[in-house]
Amino acid sequence: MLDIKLLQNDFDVICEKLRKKKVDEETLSTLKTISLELKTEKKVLEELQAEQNVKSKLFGVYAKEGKDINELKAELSQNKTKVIELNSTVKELEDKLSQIANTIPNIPDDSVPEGKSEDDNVELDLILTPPAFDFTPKEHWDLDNGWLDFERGVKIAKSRFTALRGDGAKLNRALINYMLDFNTKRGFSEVSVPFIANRETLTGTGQLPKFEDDLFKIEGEDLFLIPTAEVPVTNLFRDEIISANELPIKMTCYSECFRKEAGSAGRDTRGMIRQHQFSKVELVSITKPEQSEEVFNEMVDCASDLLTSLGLAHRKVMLCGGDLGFSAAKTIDLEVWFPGQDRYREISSISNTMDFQSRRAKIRYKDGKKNRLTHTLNGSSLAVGRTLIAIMENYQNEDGTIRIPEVLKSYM
RNA sequence: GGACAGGUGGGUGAGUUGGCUUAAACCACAUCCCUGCUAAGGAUGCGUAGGAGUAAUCCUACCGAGAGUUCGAAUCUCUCCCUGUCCGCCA
Repeated sequence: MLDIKLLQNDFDVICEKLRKKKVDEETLSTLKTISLELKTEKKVLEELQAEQNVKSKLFGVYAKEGKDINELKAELSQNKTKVIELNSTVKELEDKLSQIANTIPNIPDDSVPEGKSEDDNVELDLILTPPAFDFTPKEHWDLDNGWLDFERGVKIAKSRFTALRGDGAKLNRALINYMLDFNTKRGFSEVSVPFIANRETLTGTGQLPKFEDDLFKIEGEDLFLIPTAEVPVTNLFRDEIISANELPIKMTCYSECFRKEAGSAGRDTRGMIRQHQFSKVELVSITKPEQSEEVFNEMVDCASDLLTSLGLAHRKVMLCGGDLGFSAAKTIDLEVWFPGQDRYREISSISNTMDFQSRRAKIRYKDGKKNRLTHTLNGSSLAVGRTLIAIMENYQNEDGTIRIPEVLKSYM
């Protein structure tokens, strides 16, 4: 959530920065007005409550001493009416405030380039060169080796679900294990969490209330399938005050991810690029503010080195303001080379949300006597499904067979 | 799913005839003092959030969540959530 105090004190600066994320000034101005109104109303309310408390106590004393209490009682009743009235005003304002504030995205970091869409993202680095083929490499859905069973996946659920078979299924599992081991060696401790999360959890990381349409909801319950392990793993520390010497906390987690892909009808309908369910190994860190930049770079390196170890050519891309996700202040995507498609496609996305999620989820740490908000970071180690098909396309032979990358052989 | 018992600061745990409770006490933790060596003792501080003030400090809210009764609720009423135990079911 946006820091309301910042909005009150540096309105113009915040407006300017949020322009990158297409938040109009009017909304922010409304928010500021409400917040200031709330502040003054609350003050009056508190004064009334203080008066009420003092007099109520007096009432008790008078009653015990047998003094006349009728006048005092009348006064208290009258005051009480005012308190109730003002209280509901304050509550209304608070509701309105959080309603608006919850839908305002994070402020982009100063290092984020201007831009409207992914076309304006900035390439930072190219790692490894795409493999050369002496035949025309196929797209993964044309590699008919029995690994990917699209028809039966659809039969079980619906479109955008795929079944894996034989070595395809095995490779998927091998990749998960390999990634977790790789990340653990880099200092990320493994966690395993529920794949279903409640409303509070999803609100903490920013998926709710704005993006409910993108989530699979459990019928009859206020529960959702997680769209990424970022959600449960970050929320592990929701409503907690962490002692400073425990930070940074660096975690890695395998999960299945479930996304409705609302609004992407017609995109990537073939193959396994865009699925309603996919495996992913995630990195999540919770840090002191001054640590987050360093940990962010560690996470980017971790994912990039993982791709390198698999021999997959990729590039690092800095997302522009327009392409930045709701909670992110800064994001670097890793895009892997797909020879069949003859282009780079996103396979990992690492974000620093600064204190945005921490403020929503109330994740704090003790800094001496004071409690401060932590920074939270998340990023795909790699999306497993996309890694699988990237390996298929990059390691294909002319006869349609697929070589297994060296580092994975012991996992197969 | 059924029955019963519960949810109180980091932990244990009092407080439930509504009002000197300012949420006790103990443990843990922090700082200091005394002592002096695989230790022990003492003092002080020690929940969260918001607000006022240069500051000491003060005010407000919060005892699972929400609503209600009342001048006044941790305490009484209702709804919901969660936990424990037993039963049923089950990988």
